[in-house]
Amino acid sequence: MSHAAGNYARIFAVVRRIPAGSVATYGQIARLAGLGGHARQVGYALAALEDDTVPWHRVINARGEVSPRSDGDDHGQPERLEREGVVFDSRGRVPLGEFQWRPSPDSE
DNA sequence: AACATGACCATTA
DNA sequence: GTAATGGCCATGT
Repeated sequence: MSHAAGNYARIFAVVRRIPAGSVATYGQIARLAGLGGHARQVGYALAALEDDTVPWHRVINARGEVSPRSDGDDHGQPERLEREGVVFDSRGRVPLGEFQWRPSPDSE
């Protein structure tokens, strides 16, 4: 482990933990990955992502909507989420209060 | 090294 | 509810 780019692995590891049917926000991922406050880096890491084993489509912004990307293409993110049970409202946003991922309450 | 851009977030008005 | 501001960091030119 080591160093550089290590942050990316951390972010991917957390994203992989998101269960199907749930969504997580960039800030939430950053916080869980130990990068609290660096939400931007999470988005940047996912942008450079090329691994299909990472459910990047389950990561959305704090507004509950799919963030518009520079490519202008959502890569079918909303479609994938609906396919897993996630629902969008009339405004095209997901009710975080219902679908936001809740980390395993290990020590609870 | 400096500058500009980017799948962001929280606070304040 | 919307609008504007500051912050924080990686990458490419």
